[in-house]
Amino acid sequence: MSEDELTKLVKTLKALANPIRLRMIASLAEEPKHAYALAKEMGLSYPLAHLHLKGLRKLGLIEEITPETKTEGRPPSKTYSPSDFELVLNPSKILETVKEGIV
Amino acid sequence: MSEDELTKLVKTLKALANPIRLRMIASLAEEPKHAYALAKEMGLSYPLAHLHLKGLRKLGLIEEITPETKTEGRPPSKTYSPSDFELVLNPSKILETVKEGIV
DNA sequence: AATATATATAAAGAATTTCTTATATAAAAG
DNA sequence: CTTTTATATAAGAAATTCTTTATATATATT
Repeated sequence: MSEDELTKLVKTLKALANPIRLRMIASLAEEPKHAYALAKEMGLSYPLAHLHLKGLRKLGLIEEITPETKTEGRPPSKTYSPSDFELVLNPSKILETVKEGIV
Repeated sequence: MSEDELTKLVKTLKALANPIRLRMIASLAEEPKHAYALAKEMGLSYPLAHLHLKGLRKLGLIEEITPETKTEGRPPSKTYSPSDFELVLNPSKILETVKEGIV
């Protein structure tokens, strides 16, 4: 059930096509943090933040990092950071993606 | 009512986050054509094709071109071609976009 | 012990997007 | 003059996405 490139691209674009998710990536780019702190900072309910983060993580746009410097003595918390992704899109790239496999 | 960069980016990403619209751009990149021909080629109803094209045109992702070589003697028809856009997106760019205006 | 921090998920409702059907117009070809 | 090519839009249905509310669990601080 290997997914084609076009489907994958559409999923990635959908994940990015949302102001909350973009602001999440921006915030985590400034400083990695965990879901709860991010939710509070952004004025979102935790379940909503969790849902958006889940979507971003699923597509590999953010990842869990193991912070060497534990912020406090408090233990279980997943710290998120943006993945080092780069998306470049122009008409030729789109044509290539749509035509994949036919090669 | 000038729209901020983040809103504009989200709109562009939404416009691109759809398989039909991506295939449209790909098809027009291979060869510019008008809406009716594109709809037939892609197996879409004309109203649906028109709707998607309208969205792409509104965001400047495709444009009407005036073809020097009229395909046939048939006159009124808008020929579409992808605009020469390039979207580059990575965590830093997203951070910049989210932070616009604060500069 | 109670409160704040922290995670996770499901269910229901709200909002948005997508798609079809219908309608209208007009010119060229057969 | 009927069919094919061509454009444009509106209304409603269908599907998807987004958001809230509720529930459950567990540790740390006060």
